[in-house]
Amino acid sequence: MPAPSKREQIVDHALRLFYSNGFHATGVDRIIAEAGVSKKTLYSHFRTKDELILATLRKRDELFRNRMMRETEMHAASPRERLLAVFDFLGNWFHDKDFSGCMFINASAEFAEESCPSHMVSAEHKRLVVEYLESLATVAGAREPAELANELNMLMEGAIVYAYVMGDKQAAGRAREMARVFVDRQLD
Amino acid sequence: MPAPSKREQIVDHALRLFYSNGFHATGVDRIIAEAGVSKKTLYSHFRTKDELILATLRKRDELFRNRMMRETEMHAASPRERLLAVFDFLGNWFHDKDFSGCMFINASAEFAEESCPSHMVSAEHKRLVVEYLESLATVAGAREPAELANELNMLMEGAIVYAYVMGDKQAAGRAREMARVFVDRQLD
DNA sequence: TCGAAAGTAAACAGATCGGTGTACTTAGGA
DNA sequence: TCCTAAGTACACCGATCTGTTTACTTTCGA
Repeated sequence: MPAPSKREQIVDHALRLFYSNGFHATGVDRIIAEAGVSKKTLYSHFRTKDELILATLRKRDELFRNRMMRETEMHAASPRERLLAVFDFLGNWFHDKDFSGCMFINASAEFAEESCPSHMVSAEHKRLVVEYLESLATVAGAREPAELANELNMLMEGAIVYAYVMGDKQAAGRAREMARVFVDRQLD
Repeated sequence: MPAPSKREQIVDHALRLFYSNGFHATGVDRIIAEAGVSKKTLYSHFRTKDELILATLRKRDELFRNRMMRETEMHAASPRERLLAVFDFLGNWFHDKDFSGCMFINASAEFAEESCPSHMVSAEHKRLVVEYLESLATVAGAREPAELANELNMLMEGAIVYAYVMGDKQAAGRAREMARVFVDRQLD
C-alpha cells in the first residue's frame, strides 16, 4: 500500500474537520496542523479554501455512496429487500461515533446560494443517491421506479433530520416501516 | 403601533441576515450597520453574539409556528383536511422569495454539538412542531396520534431537504400525496 | 428642569482569518 | 552527482472577527 500523498492527507483531515466542526468554523491553520503539512503545500494543491472544500465534498460523495451501496447490497437477499435495506444502512450510519448529519445538507446550510459550487455539488450528490435508488427500484420491478426512488429518498432525508437535529436515531427504523408501504404499492 | 424597540430592531435584522447568510458568515458589524444601531447598544442587550443567535432562533420558532398554524387552519374545513393542509403551508413557504431552508436545520449544521444551546433550541423547535401535528391528529381522531404526527413530520423534513438542497419546491406536493396514505390508515 | 438611562460614533484590543513571500531542506531520477 | 520539484518553518500581509472603552448626545419622567 503506497503512502498517502500529501494531497490525500490534506483532503482526509479537512474532510473530518469540516464534517464535525463546519466549514466556516474550521480554519486552514487547523487543517495544516492536523494534517502535518505546511501552508505552502496546502496552497500548492488547492488555489483557495473553497477549492479544498469542493475536493472534500467530492470525496465524501464517493465514500458515502460506496458505503451505502455496499451495506445495502451485503445483507439483502432479494431486490425487493434491498429497497428496504437502505434504511438499515441509514441506522448503522446514525450510530457512527462521529455522526454529524448529512455533510451535504450541512454544506447547503453554510453556502445558501444555489449557484454556489458547494451547494451545486451537494444537490448533485442527492441526485446521485436518488439515481441509485431508482436503479434498485427498476431491478425490483417497480411500476414507476423514479417515483418510488423519490418516495424512499424523501423518507431518508426526513430520517436524517430526525437523527441529527433531534438526536433520534430510531428514526431509521420508523422510516423503514413507512417505506414498506410504498414498496408494497409498487411491487404488489 | 409603538415604534419597535432597539432590541427588536437588532433581533429582526440579525434574524434576516443569519437566515439568509448563515451564522458564522454574518458578522456583528454587518448586523449593527443594517439595524442602524451602535455596537454598544447591541452589547447592552446581548452579552455575546451567541446570545443574539439564541434570541433570533427563539423569535424564528415563534414566527414560524404561528404562520404554520395560521395557514394550516385557514383553508382547511375538516380536521382531517387540516392534517394535509400542513403540506400546503409547506409549499407556500418554499415559494417565499427569501426561502433559505429550515433555519433550525441550518443552525444544527453550524452548531454540531448536541449540547450546544443553539442545537438544543433547534431540537426543541422540531419537538414543538411534532406536538402541534399530534394535536391535529388527536382532533381528527387518529388511532395513534403521536405515531401519525411523527410520520407526517418525517415527510415534512424530507420535503424541506428536497426544496432547499435540491431546489425542488414541488416536493411539498409529493409529500402531501405520501402523507395521505398515513392519514387514511389512521382514520379509516 | 435636571439627572439618570440609553443612545451615538469611533477608536481600540487582541485574536484569527485566508493567503503570500522568503529562505532553507529533503528526496529522487537523469 | 547534481538538479529540480516538493517539501518545511515561519514571518508577514491586510482584512475581519468578537468584544471593550471613551467621550459625547439624546430622551424623558420625577
